[in-house]
Amino acid sequence: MKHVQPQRKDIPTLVKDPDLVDRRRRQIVDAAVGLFVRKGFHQTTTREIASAAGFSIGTLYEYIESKEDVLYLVCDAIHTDVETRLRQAIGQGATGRATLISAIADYIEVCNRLSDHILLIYQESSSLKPDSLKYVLANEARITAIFEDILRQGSSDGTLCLDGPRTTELMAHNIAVLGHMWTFRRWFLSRHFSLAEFVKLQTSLILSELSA
Amino acid sequence: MKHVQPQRKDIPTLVKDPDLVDRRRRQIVDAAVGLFVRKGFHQTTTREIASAAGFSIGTLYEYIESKEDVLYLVCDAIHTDVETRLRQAIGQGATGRATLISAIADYIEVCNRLSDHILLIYQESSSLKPDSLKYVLANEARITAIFEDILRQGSSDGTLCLDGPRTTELMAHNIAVLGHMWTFRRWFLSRHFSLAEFVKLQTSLILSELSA
DNA sequence: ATTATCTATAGATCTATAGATAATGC
DNA sequence: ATTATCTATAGATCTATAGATAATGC
Repeated sequence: MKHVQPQRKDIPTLVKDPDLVDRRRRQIVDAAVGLFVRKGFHQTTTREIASAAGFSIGTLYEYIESKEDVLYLVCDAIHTDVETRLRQAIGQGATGRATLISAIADYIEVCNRLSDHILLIYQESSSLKPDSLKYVLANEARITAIFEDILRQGSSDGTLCLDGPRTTELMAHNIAVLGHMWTFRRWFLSRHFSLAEFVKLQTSLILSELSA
Repeated sequence: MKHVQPQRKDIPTLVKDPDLVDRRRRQIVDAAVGLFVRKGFHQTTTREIASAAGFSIGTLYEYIESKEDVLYLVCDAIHTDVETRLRQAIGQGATGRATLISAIADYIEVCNRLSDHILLIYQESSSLKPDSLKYVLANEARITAIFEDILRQGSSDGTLCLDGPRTTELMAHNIAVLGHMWTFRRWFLSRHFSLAEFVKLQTSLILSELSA
């Protein structure tokens, strides 16, 4: 299953030194994430972003072309962060089934830690231009594909029982959504379940879908 | 299970005739939903709302106190709409199991038809003041409770096999999220599944969680 | 007389850029 | 000389309201 991976979008800059561009953009992202989480994208001014990043509004615009570029950088950074942490956390279990069980726990754990960031993507990614949105959605697809791979592994080693490729695909999405659900229904779920309980119950529900 | 149902929030108005207030607010909501879906809450101006509703900016402010009030009215109307349609669609099946199966199909169908509206709630409800947000979340809880009731019914007539009250609660949320998932992952899901296939596969996954 | 609606605008922003200044390397 | 940064502001909005006007019912 080969996906044509959309390249990360290039944002024009007036600054020549590429290292400096990287460094400054990291500052911009770090500053903006916090502000966007607290106040939302539209309520945050470009001045605030610049000053939280430690430079002036004029300098900010040397590294981006528009405010929306900042949102794109932030969304991209968040997905990269989730994916990196998830790949680090997932050990190679003895069986596909074992890998799946630990992957679900790790993933929901990561989502829990980054829940503000995940909410941010749900809330603000629609403010991206269609062009940028495409890249952000591709990031999400890549995370989902991680679960698809694990499911396929379990299917081929016989420890997980799957109906076919369509079910596999759908279940990968269901699992990806589980982690998000913990963030956007937290107002309810966390009043009734601890994170550990949530993981345990959801895992056993998923596993019951994967028994012959 | 008694929930203390938060009252719908009262928005002050300068107009005396209550029928007129209702009528005008319906106009406001109808106009605003379309604009918010198309441009988002923050990109929509109060002038646009007023003019789409068919009156002037001055008149608009006779019926609301702030732009955020319009968002509250819109979110509340959407949830009311979803709940009404869902309750209409759900027939009383012979068994809890039969009711559940048709309820899932009906619910996802409703979500599909109102998907723009559901996305709107995901994206913009965070712009509500904490106070208004509470009411909107209570609406969501009420919809989830519909599924909880059906599951409990199936459990007591022996056609569905549930672990306990906690699993019941969690599964009701999972089902509620299924419908939303179809809206916020449509960019991916609809490329691979028809609505009918989605319903069929998800239903069979849910049922496999409910077998002894 | 009272209620509903409209016009006009105060007052407050906010994005993005132009032009001036400081820092760096030849 | 070139690159990076800053200050100051043009230009464009947008929300919410005050005060004027039109419509309604006694």
